[in-house]
Amino acid sequence: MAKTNPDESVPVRQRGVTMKDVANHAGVSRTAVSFVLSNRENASISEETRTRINHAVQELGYRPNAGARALASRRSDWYGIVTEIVTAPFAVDIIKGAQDQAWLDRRFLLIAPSDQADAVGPNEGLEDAATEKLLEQRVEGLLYAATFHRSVHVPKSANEVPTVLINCFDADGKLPSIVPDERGGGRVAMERLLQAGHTRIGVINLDPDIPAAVGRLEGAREALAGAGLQLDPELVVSGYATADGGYEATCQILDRYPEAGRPTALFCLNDRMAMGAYDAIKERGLTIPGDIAVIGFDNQELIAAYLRPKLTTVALPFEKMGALGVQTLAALTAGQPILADQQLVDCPLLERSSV
Amino acid sequence: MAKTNPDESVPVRQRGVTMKDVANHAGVSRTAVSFVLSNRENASISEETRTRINHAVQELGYRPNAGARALASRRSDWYGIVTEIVTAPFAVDIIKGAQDQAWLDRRFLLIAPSDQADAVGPNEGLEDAATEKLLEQRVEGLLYAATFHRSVHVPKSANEVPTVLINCFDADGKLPSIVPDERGGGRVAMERLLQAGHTRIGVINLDPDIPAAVGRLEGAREALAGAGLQLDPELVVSGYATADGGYEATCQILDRYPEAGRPTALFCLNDRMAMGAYDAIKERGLTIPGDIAVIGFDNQELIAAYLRPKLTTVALPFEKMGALGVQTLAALTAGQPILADQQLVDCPLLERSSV
DNA sequence: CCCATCGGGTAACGCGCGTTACCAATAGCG
DNA sequence: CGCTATTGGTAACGCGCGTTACCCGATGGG
Repeated sequence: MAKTNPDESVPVRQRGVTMKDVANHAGVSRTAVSFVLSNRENASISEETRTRINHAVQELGYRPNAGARALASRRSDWYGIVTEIVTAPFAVDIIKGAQDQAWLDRRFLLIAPSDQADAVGPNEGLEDAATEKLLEQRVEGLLYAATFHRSVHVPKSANEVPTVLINCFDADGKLPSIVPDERGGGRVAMERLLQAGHTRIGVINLDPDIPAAVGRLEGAREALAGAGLQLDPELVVSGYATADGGYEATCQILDRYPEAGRPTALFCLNDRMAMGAYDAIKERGLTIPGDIAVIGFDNQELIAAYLRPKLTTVALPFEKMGALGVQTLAALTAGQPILADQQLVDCPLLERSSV
Repeated sequence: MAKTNPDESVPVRQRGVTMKDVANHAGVSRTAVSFVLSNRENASISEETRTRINHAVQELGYRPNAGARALASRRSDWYGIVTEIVTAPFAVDIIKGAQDQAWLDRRFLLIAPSDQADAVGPNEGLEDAATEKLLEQRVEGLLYAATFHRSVHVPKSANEVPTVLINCFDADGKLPSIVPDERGGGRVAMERLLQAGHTRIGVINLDPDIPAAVGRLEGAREALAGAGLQLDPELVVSGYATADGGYEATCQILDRYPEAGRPTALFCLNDRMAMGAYDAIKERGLTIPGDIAVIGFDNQELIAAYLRPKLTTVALPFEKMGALGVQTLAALTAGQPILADQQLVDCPLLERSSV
């Protein structure tokens, strides 16, 4: 014996208009409403009742319940992204790119932090917790975004849904990833300096072991080789990836040579170091780009666009990588093949005034 | 007549272990599992079956379905935030603060952009769409975050759930909001300069009409008044809120006076302008803070922490505002009273090396 | 010995919706 | 005229779970 629903006598609810309400108001069955709202091709609903239903939807201000829809249809419209928001000056751009693309696809991006302060134990555990939480939400795909280009391990549970790595790559080499074309970026930067007529070019290097440094330098060498030149090891100085590091490295290079042998251009492997380089150059009474041209890397807007003169630099395509990550995920969840396991994204040259 | 469920004969599913599976595996009813998992006080379950159930959960790798749970319990664990991610250099910090706080509360933050590129028509319509989408997800509360302190209109539908404004305030004055204490920040900045012995202080002002400028200047006046001084209108110069604007405004002030009458300190109403001020000062062969002390506002990390010398500035507490927004929302959704309609958040002084 | 209580647990309903099976009334066809 | 399609729609099931009402056996008190 079915219990009587006490709500049955109150057809119009205060909050939360449901499909049933719409059906009653339009004098049709709930199924008809469902068919109209999900306007399926093979549904046989007369044009007249269709408009009657649509009117009812309008009048009642019906709003579908995404959760219930997900439950019934077993599809969720959600992707999850695990990232270190905290320590990320620009992980944010990845999120933005992914978010925007997801929004275009009428999907939501659930963000889970992998660097939460209340975490106990090593960071690994935290990523696990974040991943777990996202899977509880039944996300259809996962994105892992790193704040700098590197190799990572992802939690095992990530295997349960399609997963794409952004700005990092799988240490085990199994998952598809989206990374910047560091080498292409290094090449284009160096080519720009060559094109401006420079032949004696200093390089302010990062930690030589990280993928960014390796790729960018390789690209620089390629460009030089294309011009029949090669990189003078003496002109490559490494330092901390900060303004101070760049300042000191630049001082080293500038003070080592008499005016004649001094490089006429500097390729700084990131913008923060370029910022320090500016100071070192200006302190010595030299002008940019007159005496020394400077080119950076990363395009950290707040630095590059506000330095004086504005810094010519190579952009890291964070937004694009985020968007491409979502697109790749969409392809994977749709069962389509993806182009490549590792997709390189162009690092475009941004002309400003320092070359 | 009930249809037979074809899955019934296949108790162990590939994907998606449900409570029913756990119940079967533990030899109890699904209700018992539910009771144990939501460990309610008044449930009468023996310690033994409780552990048996927990074991089954472990063994099967059961993961609750958040969507179904939300549907059944009519509570959603989600807040929504509407913001302009695109144009936001630091809206991101608001998101981070809110995100972290939400995560601590075991809730998710759904982010909807209010500045999507594909939008047709005015921005208003876009915020509506974003809000609508969030309400479809049955968020329990809404946050609206602006990229700079200002007055806003929120979509009508926001009234359906608790709503809090961050870094902006309701033009109609009805919704609670979280904003920076601009006046307190202006006061603390000026007090710092006074404490360092300066009495002739220049002000590089923003557009004088925006809330930030009004509040900060007011605070500056208060500080001066506290020292028996008052603001010399001639030393207040407005400019565009950019490095170039700051450069030009600073040039004006510096070149207007002979060395004697020149201000010995500058209060720049934002860091970008301070960046330009640095250039103007250095160009004239003056040192910071030796000849001229500089204090900024906003604490844009990439600028303030990397300028040489590092910029002493007043921080805009974006993260804190984001967190407080979520806390306020939590109070509202729990039906608790909130402290005030408009909550001011401290803007703390960050000592670096430019004063 | 009978009834009330209590610990330990279960059956059943409903959340809002997608979806499949089915049904009534017409239209088409030979 | 009888038989099948077709049109227009509905009843009913299940998604996975929270929750309420209820049930059964073991006590315990009078």
